[in-house]
Amino acid sequence: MEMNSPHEKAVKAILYGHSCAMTLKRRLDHSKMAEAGPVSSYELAKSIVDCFSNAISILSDKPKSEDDQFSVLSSRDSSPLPPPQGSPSKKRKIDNTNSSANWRDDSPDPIYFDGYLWRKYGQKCIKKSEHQRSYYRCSYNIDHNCGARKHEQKIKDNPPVYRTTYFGHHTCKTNHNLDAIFTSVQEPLDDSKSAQMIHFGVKDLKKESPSNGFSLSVKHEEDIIISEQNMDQYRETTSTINDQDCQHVLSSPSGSYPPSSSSGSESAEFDPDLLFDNLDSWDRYDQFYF
DNA sequence: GCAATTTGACCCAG
DNA sequence: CTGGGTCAAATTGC
Repeated sequence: MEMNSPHEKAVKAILYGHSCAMTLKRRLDHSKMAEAGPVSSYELAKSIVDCFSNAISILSDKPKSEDDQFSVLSSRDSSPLPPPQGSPSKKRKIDNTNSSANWRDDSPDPIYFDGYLWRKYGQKCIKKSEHQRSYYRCSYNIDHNCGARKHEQKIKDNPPVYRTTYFGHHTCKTNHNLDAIFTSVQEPLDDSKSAQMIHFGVKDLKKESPSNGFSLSVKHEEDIIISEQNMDQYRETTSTINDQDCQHVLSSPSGSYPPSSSSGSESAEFDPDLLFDNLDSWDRYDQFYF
């Protein structure tokens, strides 16, 4: 892999995002550190989101081999590509060609939250599968003429595997939803309990509906706990998927990762100067230690 | 009453 | 004709 290739930049972005996440985790583990340091927790969280978004953009924009057609890195799409459809009045003129399926995500659980708000618009029995497929489009489909869609279907029972396939690109404002969500992270974390968790600011976005297997359902009570255990589970999950490059990065137990022990000093790993608004300059990741 | 979901009908490519 | 994707009226939930 040549230096500074788009793919390498994407890998660096992901690794940088991981580092930000670890930094944030440590802060949240020690509530007094919640707003310590030169960069706020909100900026950290936003940086993480941006890193992953841009990495996905890079990976999904580059020409792919057949096996690399789908990425399983994440569920965020911020590629600023033109909207796929021009006139929504007529039925089904959306380009459903080969290039419209951007990536897919196989998960043992339905995806609770992937950074965007989705509205379900259909559900169908699929011939070869015993499970129904659910169809979602971006909630900002009308407001922002956003053509992003996704399908979700349970493709395996034991263990359960939910496959989410993403189509099109979000033309709604990047991080539109995440900004709202992470707003609460900025709030002072004086409560010792909340310091252990990230509270998503969207209150009861939706009620969970296990019947169809998916719903955008981040409940206030069901806080997302960032822990090493979760990271390990994620690595395990992703390690079974066929994107070898991603597997190399994500499933590596320790080799590709900086040591995640609590002994490391935060400043040694996290360089606040690397937080920047213009995320086009990925070369700045070269300054990072990896 | 409004907004989101459900579900049968409709559309269309193969 | 068939299967998959979408529409839109009906239903549900807040």
